[in-house]
Amino acid sequence: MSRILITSAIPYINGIKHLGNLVGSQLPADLFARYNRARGHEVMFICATDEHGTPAELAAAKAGKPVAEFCAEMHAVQAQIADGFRLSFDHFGRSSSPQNHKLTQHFAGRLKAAGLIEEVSEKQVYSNADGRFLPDRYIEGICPNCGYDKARGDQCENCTKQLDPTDLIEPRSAISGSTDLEVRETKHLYLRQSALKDELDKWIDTKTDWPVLTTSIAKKWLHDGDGLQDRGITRDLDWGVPVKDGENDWPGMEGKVFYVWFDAPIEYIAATKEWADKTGGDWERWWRTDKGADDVRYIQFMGKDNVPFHTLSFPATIKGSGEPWKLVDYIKSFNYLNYDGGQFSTSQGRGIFQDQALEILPADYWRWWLLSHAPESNDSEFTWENFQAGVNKDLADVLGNFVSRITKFCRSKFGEAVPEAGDYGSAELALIAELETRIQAYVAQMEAMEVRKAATELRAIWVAGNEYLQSAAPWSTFKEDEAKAAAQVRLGLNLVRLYAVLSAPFIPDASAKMLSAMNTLDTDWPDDVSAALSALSGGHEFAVPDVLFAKISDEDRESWQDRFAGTRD
RNA sequence: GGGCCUGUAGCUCAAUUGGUUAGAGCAGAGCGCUCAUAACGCUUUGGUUGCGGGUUCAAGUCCUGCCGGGCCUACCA
Repeated sequence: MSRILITSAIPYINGIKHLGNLVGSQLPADLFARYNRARGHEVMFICATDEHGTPAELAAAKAGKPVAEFCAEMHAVQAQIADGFRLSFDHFGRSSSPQNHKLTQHFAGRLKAAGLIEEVSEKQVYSNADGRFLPDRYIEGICPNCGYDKARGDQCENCTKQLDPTDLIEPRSAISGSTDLEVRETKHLYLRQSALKDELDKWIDTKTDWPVLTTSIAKKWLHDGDGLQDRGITRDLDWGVPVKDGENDWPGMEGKVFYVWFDAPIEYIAATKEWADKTGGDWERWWRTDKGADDVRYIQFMGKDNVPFHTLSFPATIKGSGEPWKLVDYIKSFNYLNYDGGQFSTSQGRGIFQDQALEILPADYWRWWLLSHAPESNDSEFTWENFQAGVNKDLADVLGNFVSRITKFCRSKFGEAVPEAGDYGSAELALIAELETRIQAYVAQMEAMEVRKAATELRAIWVAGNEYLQSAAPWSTFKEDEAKAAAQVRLGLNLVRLYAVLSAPFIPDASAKMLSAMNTLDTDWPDDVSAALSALSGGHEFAVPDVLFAKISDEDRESWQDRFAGTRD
């Protein structure tokens, strides 16, 4: 048994996330957490909401609520949705927690003491009407290059030219439209990532087993142009972690907060402390290598947009602190899931949102399809036809129907108890041998976090049950040799339990239903397949379950296609 | 503009990292079965691996040039 720390990239608080967010981090992380628990490892699975920053303030203002209240409500909504998808976090924290405030300030203090913080005076655009400094992309105006009138302060979307806000003609606030803007001097803290460049570079070089997607993004940032740049870690906002030097005030930084990308990853640690404060557990044995975390394996899951922060900024924070914090061992990153030929988009309301998905179908349908199509090597594509076909075939026909046919056949010939006559013969031994090979392959893919390949192996394991039933044909055997048919059915019923155990990381609800129907609490991993297929012995009572997976009809598919064709609201 | 990823059967994806005749699932066709959610099983039709050059005994894989798709580009998070 080993200890495994798993974190999923923390979703931003601003609104309900779409399915792309789910498949890019939380869902595969949950798959891996459930798998490792099933293998008997001690797992700490952490996620949280990322609550600070300008968009949260604006969304709260739009909703007419104080930002703290807005975030608390949205956190509850996201927690409920996560629960709906059966995400098995040990703790779902909040980056606005007091624990994170304290820890973020602590790290800042350590980095300052190590000489890794620089104070920089810079000029930024201030909007008098909005009463705030504006991030570059919240300033709009006419592009000096192409004349497009909705160019943003960081880039013109029309001609893709990189811009400075001061380049814009007739600049205005994207928030209020006000043109009452001025350039003000303001002081900010920069994390001197450049001073840690060589150390980070060497560290990344040792990670030869990481996905190319992860290391190539890190390398790009390390080597592009002048190399890794220092990064501003503070903002002129009200909502966030107040800038402090550990416990002490930071002269000259009054009224400023840390930038979300400084405090958000620290929340992984703080959320574990939130968990500890709630449960009385020990968080330091997961995070402090001087307090037991040296034998922890730490794995992060995230979409590709988050890679620079996790490969560079956060490690810079950890390393720069000079304290023995646990560093990530493996970063599993994902590409994007597209929706019918374009991107899912939270801001544009395009695609299927998590709450809507749960309204129309149970979690397992989404979990199975999304995981078996996880965008690992490339961006992948959601289409309703694909979704319908995949779910109907894999879940309803292959797995669901298998459970249905064996339990119903047994009920009609032997009643609702495992028949005890007969012994397993050569056909059964052959199946056991095949399953041993396939389960080994499944385990190998799960250990390697090859999500799609693991799904393929699992499906092949389900198919093996149908193949066996077809060739054993207990409905024929029964007419000549009742004892032989009994043994065949007994094996089939044991397969249901085996499938429940193996499939639980992907489809936990169906797995629970299968176990419940088989009237067993035995969820031991089938290290010994032969023994596992004798777990339910003669006389053990069971119940024929309801249909595990109803099929998606063409009418359903078409109506959902229509409903989700446009944008939300 | 720069960097990275990518293009394989109608669709979604593989291919042990340069090694026999490029494989699966779905969809299509045929046969079988009747326990089952008209479900299952078996067989089978589909590919000049985007296009052109090159290296090599050997290229889907490496190099190069085109063409297409995607992401990132540091103040969205």
